[in-house]
Amino acid sequence: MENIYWTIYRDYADQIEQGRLSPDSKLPSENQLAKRYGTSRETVRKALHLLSQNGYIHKIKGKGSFVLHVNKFDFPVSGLVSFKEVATKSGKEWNTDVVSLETGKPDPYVASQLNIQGSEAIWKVVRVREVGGEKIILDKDHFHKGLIPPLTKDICRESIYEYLERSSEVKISFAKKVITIEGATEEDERLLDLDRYAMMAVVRNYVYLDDSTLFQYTESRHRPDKFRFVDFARRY
Amino acid sequence: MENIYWTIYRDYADQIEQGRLSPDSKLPSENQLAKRYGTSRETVRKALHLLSQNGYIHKIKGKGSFVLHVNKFDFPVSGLVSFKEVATKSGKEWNTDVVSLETGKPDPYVASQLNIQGSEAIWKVVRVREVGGEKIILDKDHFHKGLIPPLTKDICRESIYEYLERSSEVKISFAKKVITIEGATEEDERLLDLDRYAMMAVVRNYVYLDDSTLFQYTESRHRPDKFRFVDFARRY
DNA sequence: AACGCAATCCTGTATATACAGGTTTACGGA
DNA sequence: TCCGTAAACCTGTATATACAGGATTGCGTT
Repeated sequence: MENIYWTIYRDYADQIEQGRLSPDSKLPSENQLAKRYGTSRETVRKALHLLSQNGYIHKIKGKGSFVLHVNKFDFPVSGLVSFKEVATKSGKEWNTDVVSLETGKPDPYVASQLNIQGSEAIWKVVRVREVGGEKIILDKDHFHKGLIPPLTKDICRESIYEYLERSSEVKISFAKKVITIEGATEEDERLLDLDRYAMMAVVRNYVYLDDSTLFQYTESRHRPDKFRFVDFARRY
Repeated sequence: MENIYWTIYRDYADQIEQGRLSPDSKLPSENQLAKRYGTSRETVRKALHLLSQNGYIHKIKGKGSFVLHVNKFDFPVSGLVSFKEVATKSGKEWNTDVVSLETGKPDPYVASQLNIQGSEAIWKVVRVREVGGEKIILDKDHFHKGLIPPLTKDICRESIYEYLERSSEVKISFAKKVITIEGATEEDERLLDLDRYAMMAVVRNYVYLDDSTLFQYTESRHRPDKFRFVDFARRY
């Protein structure tokens, strides 16, 4: 909250997400906002640019900034946010079951994904995500052990992201997601309520720290009928 | 190419995509770039910010800007670019078969997706995308007829995007993609080489113009084994 | 040789100003 | 009343300046 442009961004992002600003309504002009927040126009523009990039508003030259039609449950659109945040916003009942939490040596595949030597220790967390009473998502997290504070089952049941953000030793900077569709494994069938589904939506998530070192590799396996991914992109 | 920050952005985006700048290498400092391009530091910062947002570089406070490890075939990451651009970059042989091109009234589902009255005319294009000799993608495009110049089969075989961008009557501004996994339809089986696959990766693409009117709705149906979607996201 | 501190270079944030060009409003002449 | 033009307001781009704070370099003292 220290940065001016960030508080302006959060102000309007929150208002739009909560529906307190209706779609198509017009935001105050940049000059008006600058006066209202007691800052300069350039700072306001920084905040509006962020809102625009993230699909909250649309700016039209000569006219102003307008709230986009936003499906609340689509948020975050292609973001970095955790399962807990998304599940909480959706309003459905959800639950996380920590299947296993251990440290050890990575198998060769994970070691290659994490760009590390096979001798370095990692945290390995397996979690089952339950939504509406059905076990739908299987998350397999792998963390560089040396880079993060120690994990417990309780933390994994809540949100590892929140924990890491709070224990400000690590700063998450960016992430790359690769979505593919693959056959269900024996593990998927054992741990999830798969019904008759034979394929899974697989999201491989590569998370990087502020110094651009890869510190987390996650495989998130979703039952296909419950999978939905939203992406917002802008042409400059 | 008129905007200074845009030329700087393109300069470095191209260099990185083509591998002429190797990963982890350091870009010149903002002040150096400002001198080199004969512009101000703020303008350089605009270009670097764009590069950062789109996953080309990573900036570290006090150190500089560094080229990220980028898989050439992952580009564009969550972009708006057309099949032709992606297929051409991948280097594989590709082909587009225009199954049908017609104007008419939309069916109720498409009308609701396009936010229009059932009485307004639309263009309807169905295309099969062939990659490596296999029919893999089924694209069903729907355009507001009144908003775009007339289409021909030749244009559809190449790139509708390129055509629309050149015939500068319309300006594409942003797009929303929704990815889901659904059962294959009789139409999928008839038009594509589905092998044994019973499910499809479905990308619904909503494309908006500069004045934020929705003018295109596209359903892109991919054979699951060939589907791959990459997303890059940044924590601010 | 080792340590500590200052100088220097780097990016991040904020402010003020200027002009271009799109959009709307209002006024005045026909 | 109608039309056109000018004024006012809007966002887009570009420049110059200032200071905070992280990272690095190098010098000088111990």
